[in-house]
Amino acid sequence: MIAIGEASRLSGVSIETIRYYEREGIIARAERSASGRRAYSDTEIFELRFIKRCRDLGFSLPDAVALRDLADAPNNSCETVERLGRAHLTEVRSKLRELRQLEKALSELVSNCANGNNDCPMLDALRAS
Amino acid sequence: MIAIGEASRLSGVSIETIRYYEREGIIARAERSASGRRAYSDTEIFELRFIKRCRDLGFSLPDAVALRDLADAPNNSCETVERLGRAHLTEVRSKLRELRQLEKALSELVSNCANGNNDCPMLDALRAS
DNA sequence: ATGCATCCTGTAGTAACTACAGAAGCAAGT
DNA sequence: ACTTGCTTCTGTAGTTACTACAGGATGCAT
Repeated sequence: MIAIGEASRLSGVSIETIRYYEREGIIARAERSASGRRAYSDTEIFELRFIKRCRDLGFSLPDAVALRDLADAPNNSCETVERLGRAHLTEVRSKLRELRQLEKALSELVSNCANGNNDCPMLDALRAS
Repeated sequence: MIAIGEASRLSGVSIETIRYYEREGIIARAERSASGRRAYSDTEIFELRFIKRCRDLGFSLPDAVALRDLADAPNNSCETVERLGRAHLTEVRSKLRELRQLEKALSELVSNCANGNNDCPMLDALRAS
């Protein structure tokens, strides 16, 4: 059995976050030692890592939970997984488009600054009606 | 004088958000009518729009406030504005890099799904140690 | 016995809003 | 005058996914 600090190191999920997941019912309540300390099995470390990987890919916590449940389901759940993945990909691409436009607008604004004149082109742009 | 609903329409900032800005001291407390309703002048609409524009460019609220203060300052503040702009641009570009990687990883994962076989490549990838 | 690291629970804070509830005001039509 | 319906008011709580304590208990090595 593994204590929470080691579980954190093994899974990459911070101690506070592991406790938070337990509080919120994202993961099951961990076993406790005689003195009340949490104890984790390999399976639970695995689960934490799975959730971590989903989160790193930008899935929301509810999505991560859904994926974990699908991964645990005995039946074939590939279609649902694909649907979740594609939906998320759509979101990511839309965010990407936004961010690209933003980068363009900002870099234009800032590049105009490099002329050391008296008025500020960037402030003017922000002021513009 | 303009009521809050009209101010919202003119500035693109929602009513609740305008009240929130006032509560938080982002903008000055608006004048009140005899019956206690907020009343806005053109200048205040302008200010709301300025802040809205900053927010749309992804500046934080504190940054937006700083930019507004710089815009109101009589002295030439172009350098400070440029510094804020460049710092923000750096953040945006770093976020953009992250999101591009994410898009790549996700689209690879999802594209593997299109083979209609029995096991799920995406779940396998999420499971992978 | 003494440190020191680790752990516990419980609470509050983060960013920037958003969403009510419950009451009051305003404007138009009858 | 009265009703209907829209707008506004204050105040509070909820959102996402954590993070950061405070104050105290436990475990382990010296």
